Amino acid sequence: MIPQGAYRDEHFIVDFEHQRAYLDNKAMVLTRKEFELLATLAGNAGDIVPRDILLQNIWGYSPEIRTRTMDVHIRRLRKKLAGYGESYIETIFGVGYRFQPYRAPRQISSPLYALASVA
Amino acid sequence: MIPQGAYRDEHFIVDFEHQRAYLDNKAMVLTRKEFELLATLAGNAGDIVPRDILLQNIWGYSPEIRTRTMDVHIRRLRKKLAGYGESYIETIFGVGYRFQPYRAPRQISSPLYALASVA
DNA sequence: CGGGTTTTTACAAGATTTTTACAACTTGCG
DNA sequence: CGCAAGTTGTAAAAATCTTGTAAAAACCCG
Repeated sequence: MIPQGAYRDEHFIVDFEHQRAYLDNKAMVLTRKEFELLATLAGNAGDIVPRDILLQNIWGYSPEIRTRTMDVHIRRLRKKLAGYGESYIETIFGVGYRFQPYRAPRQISSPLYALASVA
Repeated sequence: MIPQGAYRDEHFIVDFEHQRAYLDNKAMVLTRKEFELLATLAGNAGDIVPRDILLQNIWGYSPEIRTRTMDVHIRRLRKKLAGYGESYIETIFGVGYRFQPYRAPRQISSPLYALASVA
């Protein structure tokens, strides 16, 4: 589930091997569960990871167990990913979560184009 | 595990070969176990050394043995490293300990370097 | 023996994780 | 639309787990 090597984008790095993550080149302080969760999501960046799977893989819970612990962990991660938090960890309602690689704000070449999307 | 040669920073020196350590140029008085522990940590300065590994390498204990003896030794070392004690030996909760060289650039200076070895 | 060293014991303190209780949000349907 | 059922978000408390510590006991080894 958690791949070898590393995940990396413009602001965020996960070094799976050394169990560390960096945000804008600063080491994040993460607990074990926080790291596992973040690493699992980032390791599957772009793909939805279902709640069932996360609960099974990280907590060893079977799907019928009712708990909010994962949501609490997600919240703490979003907090620690400050600023980018909302855009990195996306909620897929009724399914799970998806880690979205950072996308640089695109330079808009034509002001008309920008206006078009607002209108 | 304990390397040849010496560890050295601005205040602290470990001479692995002669099994001696110096704090601000004064020879420390260390028992054998204390030296082994300190040398192991300093010899891996900057890296986390897991409790399991320390227990195995220094005490020959397997991971499931429950004992506080290592914690007691850590405490004595911190005491003897007076003043610098807290900053030298860092606790990594749930994992182990890490010896941080004096005034080392906070954490890992370049995550990119760390990743190079992974890539 | 005897004195230093090491380990155990028994809690205290601290950190992490989970639960609880409820608020806020999404979605489907009449 | 408007609402009900189900899902996710959140703060705070509780539970659990890990580490720190003092003191005493056990262990060595001359």
